Amino acid sequence: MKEYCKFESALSILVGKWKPVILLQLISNGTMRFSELQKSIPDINKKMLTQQLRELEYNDIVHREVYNQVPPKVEYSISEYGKGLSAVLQPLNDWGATHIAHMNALYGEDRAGNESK
Amino acid sequence: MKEYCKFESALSILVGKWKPVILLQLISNGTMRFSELQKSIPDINKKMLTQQLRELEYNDIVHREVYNQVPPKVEYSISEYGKGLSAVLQPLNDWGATHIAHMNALYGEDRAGNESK
DNA sequence: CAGTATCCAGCTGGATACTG
DNA sequence: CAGTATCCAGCTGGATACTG
Repeated sequence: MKEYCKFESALSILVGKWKPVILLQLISNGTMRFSELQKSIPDINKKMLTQQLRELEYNDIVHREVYNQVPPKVEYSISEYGKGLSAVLQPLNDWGATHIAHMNALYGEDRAGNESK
Repeated sequence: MKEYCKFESALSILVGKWKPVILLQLISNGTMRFSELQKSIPDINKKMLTQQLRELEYNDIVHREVYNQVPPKVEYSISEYGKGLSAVLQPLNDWGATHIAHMNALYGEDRAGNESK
């Protein structure tokens, strides 16, 4: 196993256009229903939300709880194992803030964020 | 500025098929010439190597030193600022190793790495 | 409510040939 | 040696319509 394989393994969890936002939502709000997640991320559509959640579930980061009732109810939350990832994400998030500032200092406010999210 | 913007900012540095490998090479070997990098990453081609290095340079992670001579000589290294990122990468790398083991435990050795790097 | 199916545009990466 | 230019295949994300 090559060294960078570990990086890839960790990165593969985070890569995907909506995964960071989804993770952030679940980390700060705890358990959320599918529709709550959708409301909290206005620009996402059902297909993408489902897809990204399934990938996070496959990697055991997110837990999916299905209530067998009509109308259906499905709740998502960070799994026990997934909480280990949250800890790793914190320094990354902090560094991200630093980096935005650094880019602003180098290139100016306008060009740094690229899309001003 | 939304919260996940920080994540995106940090992730954008790492995303790109060859960036983790390039970073790892420069971190462990220090200063390297373009051709040395190319030799150390057999499957990469010049276009990709150039492109990824330019992006890392734009983000001030990698320093590019051009020696004005014939034949040309260009050396790459992690910038002072970039060293701050290396520290953040370490926990990510460690977690990556954990995650590979976790996936192996869940799904078995064969399906975990997907391509056995 | 919580999805799935289909189809398509745009971006990313790669093969190949050329250059100061 | 250290690149640039061109062109194209495949993957990722998104719009839209349908469903148990």
